[in-house]
Amino acid sequence: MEVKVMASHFLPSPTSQFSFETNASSTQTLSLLNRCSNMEELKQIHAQVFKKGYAFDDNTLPVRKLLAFCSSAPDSGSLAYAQKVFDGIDSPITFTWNTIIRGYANSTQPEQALFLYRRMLADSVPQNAYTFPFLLKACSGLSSSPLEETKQIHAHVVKFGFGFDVFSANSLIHAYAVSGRIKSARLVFERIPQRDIVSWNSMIDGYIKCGEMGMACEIFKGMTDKNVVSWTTMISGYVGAGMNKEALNLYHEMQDSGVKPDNVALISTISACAHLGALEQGKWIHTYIKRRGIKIDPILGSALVDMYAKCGDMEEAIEVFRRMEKKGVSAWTAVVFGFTIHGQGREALKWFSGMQESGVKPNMITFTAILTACSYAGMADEGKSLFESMEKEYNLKPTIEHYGCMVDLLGRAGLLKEAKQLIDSMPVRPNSVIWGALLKACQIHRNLELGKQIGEMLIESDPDHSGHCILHLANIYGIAEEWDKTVEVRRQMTDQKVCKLQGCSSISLNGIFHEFVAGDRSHPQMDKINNMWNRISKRLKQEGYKPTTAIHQNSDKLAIAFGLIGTKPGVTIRIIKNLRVCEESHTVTKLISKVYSREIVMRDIARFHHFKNGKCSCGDCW
DNA sequence: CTAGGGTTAG
Repeated sequence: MEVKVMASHFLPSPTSQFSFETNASSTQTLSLLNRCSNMEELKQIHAQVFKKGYAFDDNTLPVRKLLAFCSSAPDSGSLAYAQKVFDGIDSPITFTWNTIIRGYANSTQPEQALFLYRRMLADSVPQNAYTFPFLLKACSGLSSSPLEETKQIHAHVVKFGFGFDVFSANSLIHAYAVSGRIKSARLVFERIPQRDIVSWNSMIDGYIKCGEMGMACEIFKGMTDKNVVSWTTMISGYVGAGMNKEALNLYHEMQDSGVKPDNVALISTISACAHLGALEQGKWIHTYIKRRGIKIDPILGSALVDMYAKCGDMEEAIEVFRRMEKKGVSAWTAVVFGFTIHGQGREALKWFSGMQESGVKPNMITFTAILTACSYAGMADEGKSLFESMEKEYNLKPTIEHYGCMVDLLGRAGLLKEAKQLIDSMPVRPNSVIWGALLKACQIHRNLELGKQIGEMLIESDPDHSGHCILHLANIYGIAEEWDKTVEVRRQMTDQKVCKLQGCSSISLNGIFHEFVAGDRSHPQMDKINNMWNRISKRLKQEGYKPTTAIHQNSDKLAIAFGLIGTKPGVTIRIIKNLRVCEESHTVTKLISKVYSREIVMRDIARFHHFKNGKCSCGDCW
């Protein structure tokens, strides 16, 4: 019987009858399916499958292929399509159930996989060794309380005789780790009769996910055969823990051990370079990529763009971007953010428009980047209208980060009342970042009344306000010359163990990182550095500037003095800081750039400062 | 079938 079905009406009624024959043309259809790359084509092929009438025997390859294709496609539309195909099958066999369960496990609605499993059990369809890894992947993807589900599936793994299956065990390790039960994960690991490399790597990843870097190291060191995944898991673990130097060291160890990095390893390492501001090391890796002819995928490309931008080399960032074959939203965002941190708001806006002209839609992160750009560049009106456009034009609901950007933007522009109104009208509860931004604005614009009012409200209502926030309050009391209040707030900070992060300024010379911490004299050339600083000090005094005691304890001065010693005249000095640059250091650096005719590029925790001829690119607003 | 990925900003 020939069934004529339009592509858009693919769903067979349950009463339809179909021939179960497999014939030569099914092979043809199969090859079509293999080449098929989008849903439209797929629907057309599907319609043909219907016409030929051999689609609904679960044992035919075309229908399995069809289902597998729909289930593995990333969008939810094709998964819905797969569900309809699945529903049209009379009594699906285990393989078919696994396919649709896998589809949901990898989707945004993994709970559907578990519902399907319940139906599978009700229909008495037996599980096989593939069923449990998919189900456990679904458990790992659950947004809330994955633990209960994981435990239940674990019980089934044992009950149905897969307790010694290494694939199921490895998946259990992962699922328990994601649920925060690292001890359970370890127990599963210990009981595997024949552990494979995935077992070990999953265990390392599990410890990292649970914040136990030390245990991860221990497992890693205990491995005899490490593959690229073992190394990369550790490298990205270090990056996630902010231990970027360790990450970079491990990358080199990996290469020394003869394991070749792949794209994932390179991405994590490039990210470490970006955090460190390690331009030379980053360039090295880029050269390695070119020499080995490694394909720059969208993520690797974005990582490179981001690295060059964060290391201060925007020209190269754009060069990499231009050469990228497929420029996704991440690559565009990396460029926009690059201009943001270099204080080039206009340029950021230009690229933001350019991105949309080439048909790429901005996402939440792009908006954080562009709103921050407006904030840094003092473009309040542009920022406000972009913020309003988020929901109206782009259908993106602003998150607390975007509100944070806006409070910062309004605050910098001196629009304190508007900033306060925005906070009051926010649909989410303001966090310490939001209040911190407003307090900082009160401090900058000397609106002490509002600052004190908010600060006191915070202390009363929110006992765990962060130190970051309360520091501004202490400053505000200082400006208001209310010394006993200042002392009181500072004492509270000590009580809450809010300690300021130690300032560190680093400079890279010939591929070696030199780190300077205020008051630390451990650098081998410390005598020379101090001599240099004394000379600088004298020159500054001649220019009419009197360095205060604060600057004598500053880590920037050590790095700059060292940079002046170690580089030839005319060479730009590049410094990376782990904190915001303080006002005094900023003033002094401007002056040094003029007196010594040196460009100094300083990256603080938030952005770049380009010092040249006594001026800074941030326009003294940061 | 199971393990490792970048872009906000703090």
